[in-house]
Amino acid sequence: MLSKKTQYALKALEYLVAHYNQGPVLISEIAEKKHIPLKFLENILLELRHHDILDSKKGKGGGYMLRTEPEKTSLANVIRIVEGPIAMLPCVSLYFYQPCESCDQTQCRIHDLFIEARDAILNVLENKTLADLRQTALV
Amino acid sequence: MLSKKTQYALKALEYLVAHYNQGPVLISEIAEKKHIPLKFLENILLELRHHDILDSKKGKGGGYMLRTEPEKTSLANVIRIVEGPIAMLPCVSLYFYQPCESCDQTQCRIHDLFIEARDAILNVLENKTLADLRQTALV
DNA sequence: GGAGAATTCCATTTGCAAGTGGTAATTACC
DNA sequence: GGTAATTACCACTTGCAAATGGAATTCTCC
Ligand code: SF4
Ligand code: SF4
Repeated sequence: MLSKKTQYALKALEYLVAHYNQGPVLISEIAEKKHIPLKFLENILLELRHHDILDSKKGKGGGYMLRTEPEKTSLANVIRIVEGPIAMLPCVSLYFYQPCESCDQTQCRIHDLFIEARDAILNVLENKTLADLRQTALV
Repeated sequence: MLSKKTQYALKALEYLVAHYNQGPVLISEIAEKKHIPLKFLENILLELRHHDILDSKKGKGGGYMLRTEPEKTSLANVIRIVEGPIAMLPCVSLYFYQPCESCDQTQCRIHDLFIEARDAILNVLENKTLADLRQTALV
């Protein structure tokens, strides 16, 4: 399971995508509409800003907005920033690789199985972007 | 990422598969060979026994063993017991479904995306069993 | 039936994610 | 320049997973 933090991040981004190019959005507005604890959401959005996913503006009329077009940011990218590894095991992670002590990879079947699982997940998450979070128009 | 607990469980099961039909295996032996904290491993193996994955024998000559043939137990099954949900979101879990408050699934794109991710993962984990953890013979 | 070997069970500590609170810094507007 | 609105930052609390400690139970073997 993704951490709560990541789930909140995704929801917030969904909201920001829906309001893309409509000016800054208040943290409090996102928090209320998406039922996210306000102060926790502050931390999350700030982290996304530091990683250039979001941009912000202080003071009256300020708020948060996407930094680039939604198509430019993959879900995998977002999850790696907020959650960390996407792989289910440390030793099959592409960006956070870490073997367990005294690893003999040639004798470890677990490794191979979770490489498969990782590739299956990445095949989905690398190919979806924030644009895929945009809500379809009402009929 | 899978929790440490689940990672330990998988490693322990790998060891038990390798010694399938060779009589009971000591917890302490598994802990030492697989570098797992002894007391923590106790809890994990006990939980697996309560869920009929493992069997145990007390006293001298006792220990843990698989309850059935390795082919009978899928990795998905093991993970659900030790870790809980396999899906990345509560609302796309088959066995642990839980929506967030005020869910409007028709308007939520996140949901659909993670259904895809879930199916990709399950396609791997449901079709692998403990038998796939058996080490290939040395050449 | 007693001694030793092993699992089982329960209670506690530790460490980190989740969540909260308060203050500083920045900006817009009059 | 003063005031209100907003993000930014820092420090703390809470809750749960991870890990540990110790005593109870069951079994084997002599
Ligand atoms: S022993 Fe197996 S699971 Fe551990 S790091 Fe090596 S390959 Fe990965
Ligand atoms: S709002 Fe979306 S993410 Fe939340 S429970 Fe409903 S479908 Fe799932």
